[in-house]
Amino acid sequence: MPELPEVETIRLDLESYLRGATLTNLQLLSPDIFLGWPTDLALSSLEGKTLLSIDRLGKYLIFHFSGGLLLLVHLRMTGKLLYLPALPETERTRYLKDKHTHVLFTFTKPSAGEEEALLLYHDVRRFGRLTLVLEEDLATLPGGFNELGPDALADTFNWTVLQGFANKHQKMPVKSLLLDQRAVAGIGNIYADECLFQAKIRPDRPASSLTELEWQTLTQEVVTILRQSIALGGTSFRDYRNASNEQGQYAAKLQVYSRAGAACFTCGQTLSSLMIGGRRSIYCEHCQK
DNA sequence: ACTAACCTGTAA
DNA sequence: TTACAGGTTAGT
Repeated sequence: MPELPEVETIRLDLESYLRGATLTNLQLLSPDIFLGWPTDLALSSLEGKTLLSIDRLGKYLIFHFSGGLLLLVHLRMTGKLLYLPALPETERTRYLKDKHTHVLFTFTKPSAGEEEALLLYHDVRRFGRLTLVLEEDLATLPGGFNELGPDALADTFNWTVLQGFANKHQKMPVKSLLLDQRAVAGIGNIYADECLFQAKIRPDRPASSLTELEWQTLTQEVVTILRQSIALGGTSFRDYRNASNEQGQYAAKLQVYSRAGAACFTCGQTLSSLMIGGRRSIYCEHCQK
């Protein structure tokens, strides 16, 4: 579900609510969504630790706790992190007993007179993962985290990053390249289509066919669009909600995503649809070359 | 580089 | 009943 702008929105929410708070109690209701690294590192190791900061790399949230403990959270398709004090009473009650609520975190906030605050992890499809890792063991963590390319909004990301990856994967469609988290981290299916539309590039073009100017334009659109979406709290196309369970407003700005068969806002031609690397891709035959 | 698999819910 | 969904990954 969430891509970079949605994950960043949640990060900003949770930092403002929970930075400096102490995690006093933890309930893992669905053990299969958790991985400890080393494997005997239990989630309960976090009890009594203080949340120092929350970082983000691509679509991963990185919670830094005292004692050198890192909690990595990936929401995949339908994961939500909900800060209960920000929810209406009826929603709070519903989520507390919902069968898709998998983890309950109790924090105490010294800033608010030791007030208790509940954070919960909710995930209908259960694809999301929580990983607890010791800082010193992060480099040996299995899975994709250590293979991520630069974050799309980091200053280490520029057009030569994409061009360099394209040189190693010349036949890869440019749409697949944008979705490949080893090339650049944070872009998903919505923003890949939106960026290609604004850059006027067809999604099925082989990576090797793009000119330097096209890589530059595409990179510029990635940064512009992701920033605009963050400013609007992300895209709530279906399931996405921020930590207060509120929708983002970027869906109203979407030009092509989910609009197959509808008229292009720029030229009026019917938008086309292709399956690329197993992902639905919408584009305009007239505007994108 | 494509496909199936992981899950559940919703819409056609 | 079937297809499909903001993601990733293991196996062709």
